[in-house]
Amino acid sequence: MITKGALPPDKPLAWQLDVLVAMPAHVQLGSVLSYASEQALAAGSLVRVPLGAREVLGVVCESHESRADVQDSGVTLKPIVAALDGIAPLSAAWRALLEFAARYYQRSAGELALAALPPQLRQLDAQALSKRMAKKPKATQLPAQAPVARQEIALSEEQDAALSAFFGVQEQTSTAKPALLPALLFGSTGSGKTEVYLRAIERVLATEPQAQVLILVPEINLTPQLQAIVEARLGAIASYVTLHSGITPAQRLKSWLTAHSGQARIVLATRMGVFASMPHLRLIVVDEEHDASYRSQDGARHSARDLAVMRAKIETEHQLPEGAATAQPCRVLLASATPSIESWQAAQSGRYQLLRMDKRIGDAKLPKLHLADLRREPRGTAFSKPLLEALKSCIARGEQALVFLNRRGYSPVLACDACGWKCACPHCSAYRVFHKTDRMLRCHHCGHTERVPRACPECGNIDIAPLGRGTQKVEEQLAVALGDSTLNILRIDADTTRHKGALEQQLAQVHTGQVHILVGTQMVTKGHDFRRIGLVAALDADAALFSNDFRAPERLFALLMQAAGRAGRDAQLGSTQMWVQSRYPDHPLFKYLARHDYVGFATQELSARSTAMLPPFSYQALLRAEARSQEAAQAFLASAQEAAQALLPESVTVYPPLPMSLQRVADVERAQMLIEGHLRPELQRFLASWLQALRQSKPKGLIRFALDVDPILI
DNA sequence: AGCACGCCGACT
DNA sequence: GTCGGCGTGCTC
Repeated sequence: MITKGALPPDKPLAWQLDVLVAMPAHVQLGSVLSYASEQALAAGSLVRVPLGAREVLGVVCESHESRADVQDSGVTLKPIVAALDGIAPLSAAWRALLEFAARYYQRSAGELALAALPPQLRQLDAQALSKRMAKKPKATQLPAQAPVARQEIALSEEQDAALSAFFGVQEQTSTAKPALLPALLFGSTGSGKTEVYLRAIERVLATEPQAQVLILVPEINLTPQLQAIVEARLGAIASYVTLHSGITPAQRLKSWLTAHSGQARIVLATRMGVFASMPHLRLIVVDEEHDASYRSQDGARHSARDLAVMRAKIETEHQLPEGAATAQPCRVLLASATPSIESWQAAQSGRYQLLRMDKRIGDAKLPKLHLADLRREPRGTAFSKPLLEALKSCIARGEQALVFLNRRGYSPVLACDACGWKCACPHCSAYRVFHKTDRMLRCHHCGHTERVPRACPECGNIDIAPLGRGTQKVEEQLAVALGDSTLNILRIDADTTRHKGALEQQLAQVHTGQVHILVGTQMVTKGHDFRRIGLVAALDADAALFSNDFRAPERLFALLMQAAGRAGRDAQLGSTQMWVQSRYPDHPLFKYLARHDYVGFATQELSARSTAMLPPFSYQALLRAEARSQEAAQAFLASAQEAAQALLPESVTVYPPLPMSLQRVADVERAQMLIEGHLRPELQRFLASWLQALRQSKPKGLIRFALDVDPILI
């Protein structure tokens, strides 16, 4: 081992710093590396350190005094490059959260910690930082005028009860360790959940001059309205920032630093916000807690909702030991009209506090469910006769209609009538979707795009026909089916909202009332406050009814309930309607939907899951493998299964490897294997030792493997 | 994960 | 003759 750079004789590198760096768990070395330093640094301090050929950001986890700069192992410690002392160390609670997340999701702590910091911070070198700090002194941009006295709208009895119950829990437990439960605010659409949590936030901000609040939402971009409400209501009380992937890297760094310094007291964020550094965090609100977007799908897979619950617990534990008299706990509030089955079960068993609001504010009524039986229509019918009639009379009444279909593009597959050719993607086991607007075949999985062939590439036949339909085709066919070409039909989906500001502009069009029918993917069902929609129609609900994913009914039910909630948000409208087209109108799910009966649905789901020992009555993990060939992917999983036998506790079962339902994406073959256990600690221990064994060697031919703990898509 | 080092095909 | 493909190997 050769020492790089002589040690300065006058400044002895008398300290050894253990530093977290971004290294994945599969490297033998681990993600805590030791460096030499002139001085000790507090845990949580940010440092720049040499790592191989590059220089990276690291987080100090410990400093020890050391006589020698050479460890027992004979490794020569490199000195740190710089300490970013303009930035306060990350709090102990923050570090504990990342430690927990790394352990729970079986990732390295360094990888997770560094991924949780804004990308721009990781690139910041010492000079850039000092420059940044130099120009920093700028007063907070709090509005100069006193907070506008809000017209005090009285809370409903239910809202009031929910709010006092939420804050009341702590007073009841007078013992040294207050048992603060996470709260599940379960309120039907229109019951005024948002108002309840806004009040809760105001109250928390008022109790302590420094208190900070974190609001998590599924997708900020999709709900500009919520952002406006938060800005108008809370922005007047305290400075707030947003944190999501839609803002520029520079803004993101700025927001992060403002939250980290305590200056921003409100952070409105998407799932990445759960790791925001907030030294005085006292409340976390998770809005639409059932939403699948809280589950990160890329990189370190974790559930921001679950971590929010854990974070509140950790923050509280770190607050309370010192000066328990003044210390404030960190609360967490999960809100939904259709809670995840897991959260509902937690509330039923008493692990969460249930705050229930059943009544709709004002006189707004829930829409009446109409099921259109597609078996009575010719095969391939897009719009059943009764739905068309209902749409006509809805428009005749001067109301708007919302039609949604969870598939964008014109048609999901093109096929040749003569030889049976279909427009498969050459790189994926999927068809490319026909987009009529630009006459392209686009693969929604790998992005491969090609012009539509003039004739069948196999047999030369000119008649290649679009099969099935997407939102583009619905848009085109609606006017024809309704026999009125003067209708103003607007389509909103990922294709029409690609450009910045497009969604807002399109929503504004809907709000002015010039649009008769709004066609869209499930994107339009999320949280928008449409005032004049009298009819909502789901064109095709059947795919989810018989999915092999046990969570599909739960997602469908939530989606349809949420869609129904888009109708009748204005009491002016008389009776509103929800239409669902199905070939299985007798399916029990629709029975609950017709009664707007989440509780009935959840009770039935829970009992089914209990019988089948599915989550939340058991815990799952998926081991996924990717390779150039399906055989190689499965061979790896088979060997992993073999390796598991020696480590397997009785409570854990490993199922045989299977190809993933989307077997090939971008020329990569994928396979997976399910692991199930009914004792979480035993499952966790098994996974940790199993992965350690698997990481020793990755066979040739395998591209990568990853473990997904608590997967939500099977 | 990055990033370097290292050994074999189509271009100035 | 060089630019560049990605295979293996290391990072305190």
